[in-house]
Amino acid sequence: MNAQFKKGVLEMCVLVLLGERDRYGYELVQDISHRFEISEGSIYPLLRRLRDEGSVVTYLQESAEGPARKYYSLTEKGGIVRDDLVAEWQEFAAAVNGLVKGEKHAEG
Amino acid sequence: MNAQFKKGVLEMCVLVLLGERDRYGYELVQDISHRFEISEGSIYPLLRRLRDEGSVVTYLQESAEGPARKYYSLTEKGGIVRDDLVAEWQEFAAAVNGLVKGEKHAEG
DNA sequence: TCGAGGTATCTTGCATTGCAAGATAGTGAA
DNA sequence: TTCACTATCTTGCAATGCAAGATACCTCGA
Repeated sequence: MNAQFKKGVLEMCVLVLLGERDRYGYELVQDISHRFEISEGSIYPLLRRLRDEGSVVTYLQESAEGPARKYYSLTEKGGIVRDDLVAEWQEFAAAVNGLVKGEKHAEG
Repeated sequence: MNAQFKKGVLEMCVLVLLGERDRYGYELVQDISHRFEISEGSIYPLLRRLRDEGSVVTYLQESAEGPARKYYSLTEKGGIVRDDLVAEWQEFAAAVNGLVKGEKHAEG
């Protein structure tokens, strides 16, 4: 899988999933991996950045199956960022698909 | 427009457009700009890389409207790269759209 | 007891790529 | 001669995904 395609999109995917419900990092890795290949080395630094930017907040929760899990929860600000990214993504993806399919572009 | 979304996709777009017909760099900038924002500083280094990799070949052609144009022509190898990228893109975009729409994923 | 494997988090350094900014130069019109 | 449009190219930066490795908890089987 082309790693370049994921740039920026991974952030959007994480915010969308956290908008559904709180999740912990390892869980995000697995959930996203069901859709497309992703590595832990991408998720953890991203989650840290999202927290630093105020898009998510975290809390620890004990687990019987291993070490404590760090859950991530979407903030109001994170919801706005998510909505902006999703809108941009959909517009961009539509433009690219139009180009690939050889459609004449409307604007310009 | 989120610059990250374009990573990798720009290469695919250039190869698709060159698959339709030969184009020169400035023309590619304008054609793609009709779909989404793009800058010359992205296109020219990309075209050089594609030539170095053997995906395109170039030839000069005089112009009455300005300096000579450098036309780019897709090679057979470039066509294969294009097809691979398009297939990967479509699979990836479908996976992302499914995630954004909250659809249950089929595989896994 | 010891090791393996699954769970769970984190860091470092690298590779890739789009972009801003600037340089260069031909053409034609004001 | 000055401006705008056409046309190409380079340099250095910023952003982000990833490989690789470290740490540590838990359970199960040999």
